[in-house]
Amino acid sequence: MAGSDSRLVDEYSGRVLDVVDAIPPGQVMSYGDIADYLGTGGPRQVGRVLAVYGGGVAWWRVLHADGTPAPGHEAAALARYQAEGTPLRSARPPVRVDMRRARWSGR
DNA sequence: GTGTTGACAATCA
DNA sequence: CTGATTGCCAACA
Repeated sequence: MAGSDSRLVDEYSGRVLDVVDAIPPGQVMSYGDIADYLGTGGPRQVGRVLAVYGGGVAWWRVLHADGTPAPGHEAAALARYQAEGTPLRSARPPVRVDMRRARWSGR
C-alpha cells in the first residue's frame, strides 16, 4: 500500500536500533559486529544509521573494532562507560574499551 | 551512471 | 600514534 510508514524507519535501520537497544549496560558491540550479527550491509551502514537515527538508542555502546568510541562523542561516551561500569583499557583519551571483555555477542 | 564521502575494518610502514 | 592502502556498502551531488 501506498504507504509509506513515515513513523517507522527503514527495516534495516529499525533492526540496527533494535540490536543496539538490546545491548546490556557494561557491554558493547563494534559496528562490524552488528553488521555481522544482522548478516546484511556493512559496518559503514551501521554507522550511518546511528548517525541519523541513533538519537533514540545507546549509541555509546557501539564503537570501532579497536575499542575507540565514535568521533565527536568521546567525552559523552566516556561518561557512560564510567557510569555503567564498562571495562576500560584507557580511562583517558584516546578512550579505549576493553573489547576482549566488553564485547557482547547477543548472549 | 560516475565519482566522492562516510559515527568502518584490517594490514603495512 | 599517524598515514597510506584495500575492501566493503550505501547515500548523495
